[in-house]
Amino acid sequence: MTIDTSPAQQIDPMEQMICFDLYAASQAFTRVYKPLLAPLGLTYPQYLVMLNLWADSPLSVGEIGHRVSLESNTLTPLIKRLQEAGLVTRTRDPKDERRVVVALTETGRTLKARADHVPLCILRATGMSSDDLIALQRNLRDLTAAMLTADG
Amino acid sequence: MTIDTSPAQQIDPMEQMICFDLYAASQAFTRVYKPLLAPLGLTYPQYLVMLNLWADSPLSVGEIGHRVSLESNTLTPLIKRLQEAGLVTRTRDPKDERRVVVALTETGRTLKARADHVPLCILRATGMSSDDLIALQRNLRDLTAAMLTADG
DNA sequence: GTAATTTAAATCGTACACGATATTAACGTA
DNA sequence: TACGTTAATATCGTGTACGATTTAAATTAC
Repeated sequence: MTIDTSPAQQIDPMEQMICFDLYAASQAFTRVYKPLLAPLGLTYPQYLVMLNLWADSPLSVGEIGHRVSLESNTLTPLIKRLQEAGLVTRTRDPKDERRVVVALTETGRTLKARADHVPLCILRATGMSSDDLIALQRNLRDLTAAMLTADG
Repeated sequence: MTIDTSPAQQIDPMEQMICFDLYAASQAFTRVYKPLLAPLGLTYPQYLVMLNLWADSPLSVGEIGHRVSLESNTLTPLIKRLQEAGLVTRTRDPKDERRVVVALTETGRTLKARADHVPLCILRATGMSSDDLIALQRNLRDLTAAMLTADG
C-alpha cells in the first residue's frame, strides 16, 4: 500500500486527532452533567445505572453491565455505593445464586422525579437541533462500530 | 425550538443519549490504541503527552496541561511514570522555580520512530474518509464549544 | 521592602475503567 | 454422581480524572 507517511508531528499534534475531540466532547458533557447530578448525589456513571433501573427494576449486575458497557469490576463497587446511599438493594437470585439482583428502593424510585429534568437540560446545553444531534449520533455509532470491528 | 418532553424512561434509556455514544466512541478508540501503544509501554494519555513533547521539547507541566486539557493533579503522577520509564526528565525552571520543565531523554526521543505508524493505523481503523472525519471533528468541536459556554 | 495576592505544581481523597485472577454456582458429560 | 467446563460476580492492582487543599515561588500593592 502507498500511504502518506509524512510525519504527524509537523502539525499541531492535537489538531489532527479525532480521538482527542471525542475525549474533549465527552469531558464537556461530564462538566455539564456534574452540576445537574451533584444535587442528586450521583456521578454520571451512577446516573446511567439509575436510568436503567428506573426503566426496568430489578436488573442483574450483568444486565446492567450489558446496557452501560461496563463489567463487574467497575459495576460492583459502583452499585455498592448506590446501596450505601440507600438507592438500591443487592440480593442473590435464589434461582441462580451466581447472579446478583439489583433493585430500586423506595428512595431510589423517588429520586427519579428529581432527575427527570436532566435530559432536557442536556439537550439544551448542546445548542443543537434534534436532527443535528441524531445525525451526529449516527456518525458516532458508525465510527464506533467500525473501530470495534477493525482488525487492528 | 419545540422539544419532545415525553419522559425519557419510556425509551431505552441508553438509546437517546448522545453522551453515551460519545463515551462509547471514546472507549472504542481506547481499545484500538491499546494494542498499538502497549508495545511502546505507553497508555493513551501518556501517548498524548509524548506526542506534544516529540513536537516541542521541553515543555512545562502547565504547557502540557493546556495542550491535553489536563491539570497538574493528573499530569504530575503521569509524568513521573514517564520519568521512571526513562522517557523524560523533570527539572525546575531556574528562571521561575515554580515551573517544572519536562524534557525528552534520548530514549524518549528514540521512541518516536516506533510510534510513527500509530496515527495511520488509527485512521484506517475508523474506516472513514478524511473528509468525513474532518466533518465529524468539526461537529464535535462545535458541540464541545456549545457545551462549555452553556449557562447551565 | 514587606505584606497580600496570584500562580505553578504537588498532594490528597474519591470514583471510575479495565486487565488479570479468584470464587462460587450452574451445567454438561461420562 | 463425580468432574471438567462454563458463567456471574467479586477482588486486586495500575492508571487516569478531578475537586479541594497545600506549598512555595513570583508578582503586585502599598
